[in-house]
Amino acid sequence: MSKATIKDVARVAEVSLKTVSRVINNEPTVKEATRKKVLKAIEELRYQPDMSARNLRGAKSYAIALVYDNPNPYYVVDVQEGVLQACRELGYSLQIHPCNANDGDIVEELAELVRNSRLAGLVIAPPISEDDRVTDALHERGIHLVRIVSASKAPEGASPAVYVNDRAAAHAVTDHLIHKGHNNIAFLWGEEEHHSSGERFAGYRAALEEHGIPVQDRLVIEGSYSFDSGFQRANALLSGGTPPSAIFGCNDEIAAGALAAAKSLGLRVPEDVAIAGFENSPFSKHAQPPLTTAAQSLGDIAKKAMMLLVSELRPQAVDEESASVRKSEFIPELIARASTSAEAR
Amino acid sequence: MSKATIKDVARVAEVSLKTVSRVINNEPTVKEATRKKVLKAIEELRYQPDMSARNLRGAKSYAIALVYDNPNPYYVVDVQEGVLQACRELGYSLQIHPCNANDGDIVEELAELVRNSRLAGLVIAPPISEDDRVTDALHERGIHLVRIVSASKAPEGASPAVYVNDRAAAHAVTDHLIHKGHNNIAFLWGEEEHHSSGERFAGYRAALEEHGIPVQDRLVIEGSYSFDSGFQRANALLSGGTPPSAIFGCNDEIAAGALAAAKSLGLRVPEDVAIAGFENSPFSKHAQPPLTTAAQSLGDIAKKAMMLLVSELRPQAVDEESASVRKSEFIPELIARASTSAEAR
DNA sequence: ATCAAAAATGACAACGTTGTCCAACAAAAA
DNA sequence: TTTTTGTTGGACAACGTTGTCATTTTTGAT
Repeated sequence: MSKATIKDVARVAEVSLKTVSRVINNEPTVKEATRKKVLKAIEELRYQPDMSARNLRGAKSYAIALVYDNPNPYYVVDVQEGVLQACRELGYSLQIHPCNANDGDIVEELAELVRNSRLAGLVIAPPISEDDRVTDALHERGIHLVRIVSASKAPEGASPAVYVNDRAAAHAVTDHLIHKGHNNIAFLWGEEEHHSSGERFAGYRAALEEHGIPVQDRLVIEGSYSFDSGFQRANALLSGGTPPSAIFGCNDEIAAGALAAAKSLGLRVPEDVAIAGFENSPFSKHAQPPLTTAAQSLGDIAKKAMMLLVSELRPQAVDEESASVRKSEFIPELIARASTSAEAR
Repeated sequence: MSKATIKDVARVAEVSLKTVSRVINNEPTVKEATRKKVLKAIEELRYQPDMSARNLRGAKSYAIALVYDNPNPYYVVDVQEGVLQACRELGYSLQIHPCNANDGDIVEELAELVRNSRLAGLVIAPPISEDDRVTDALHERGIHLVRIVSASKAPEGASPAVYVNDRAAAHAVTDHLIHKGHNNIAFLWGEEEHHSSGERFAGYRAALEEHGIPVQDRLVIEGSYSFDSGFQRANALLSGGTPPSAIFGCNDEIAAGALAAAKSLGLRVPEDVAIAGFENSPFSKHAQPPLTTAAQSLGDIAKKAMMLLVSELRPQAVDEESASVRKSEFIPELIARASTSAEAR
């Protein structure tokens, strides 16, 4: 049983090759009756267009790449699955492109990738998506792309973007801690070059200021998105003078590290110190006690990003309303768990 | 700057199109001088063959898919990166295919994938790779594939395979515990349908028997590869009568769960109970204390798998010795950490 | 009915590559 | 020298699809 081609469909539907092609590509100039006949034949033969041939012939292509330089496998596979699902629905093929942003000329690398693989466009994940030098340079070269970024308002820029409002979510997490009676809340940063860190800090600061609580520099500490970094910073804070009554880690790994530090100092969580994270990773669920965190549906975010890219590439392929949309917002949701369930002392 | 084609190379090298094609495909009937000229032109123009055109024209194709149904993102991304690297070196393109093995007819799904995407072959990861019904059915349909499986000796079967000797590694882990003076070692299974569980148990049993220690049924407990499953089983064991002095979890998540259970019961690790895991995932590094485990280099394993597949597909493309090899063994290495560092009471 | 304009359809070439087949050439044998 | 054999290079078609443009059919206004 070999693959059905347009030719077979044309024969069955009793029309020409070109007409079948038109139906497949949703071109408007096909009579309704003809379209029906063709669709029936396609259905019957279980025809699926050949990607190689399509990409080879047309100015258009039906392949995109997902570009990322992200150390978090949970993040990566979720984004992959979201984009992949959208690709299937829209008839695109997906090429994954893990890369090292600091390793050589990333712009050149991606431009070459697009040329050599005849890509229609790129979906770019953080942190690469947040480097305007990179995205602007790609845009200048006529490369279509969509960015997934952390931002509190619609990002400016020539290319469409899905922005994740980490600031609002961090605000909610901080509010939650404040309502539990905490006013001595430490904030542990992630890598500075990830926008998400800055955004989450901004949300933290805004929530404190809203409640008239001063931001104490000694409680705001830089570091990286890792367990060890969380452990060390929390250890220093908690074993020093006037320790905080709550710690907000910029992600769940940091928070898990902080939790381990608290435990190793014999402190009870949440009674002696409350701990909150961000991202709703398995670290947060498996911790003892489970960590309060904020959840983002990465699958949906990635899927939406792909949709935006396609509405840029082929406006006629998506419904009218979505055709002109070039940005979309997601706000992670607070998930309150046991690690913050006690009232502050 | 548009893409260089064979035509350009031919013009620069002053030969015909076909000659360039021959050089690219390593056909033997090209004079050395001519080959040099062509290679120089290719270099100069930074020519790379067009995948779409190649796949479209030839009986051969240069695309493969990585098939997996694995819940562990760390596992997945490591395998992806290994296969991807091999793909780049060998001039293949990679399509990822996460799927649900129990969801519909997986054989039909994969066969259709191969047909529709003109794939040259499949790299199949566990547990799908370990279901002979699936791999045999695919092989019968003439689909080339390579399996990554857990096995203690070269797996039989029509298709090539990389086998990971979990049994030997689990033997080493158990030996390590025995040498620390433990003779009351519990074993916590993972999912039964993963061969790795059975293999690891076999290694555990063999090591005990070798030292004349009887296997106690009450210490061997079924469950799943998850933190919660590890927690519950360890909790039951440790709070019951005659608790084990050591627990060997079938993977690091189980071990991390067991560690949490021990701590929640006020037991010290490793003084009161030793705990070992398997896989060297971040869970094992971040635990307090860090977990003894066994490390497998998934990247290397995946890369080797891809090599085997290609030597099956195009024997002439790889060097002679490797052309006939159809299997390869990896043995994970023991990594002793603090969670087993004390002598048994 | 008639004709122009518009809509729908079809014929053909082209995308970049490889497979088939044949021609040109050199080396070895007669 | 001529013939045979083996080696190397080239012309052409084909893969499945879409872009261009020509042709046919339908529509609408007279």
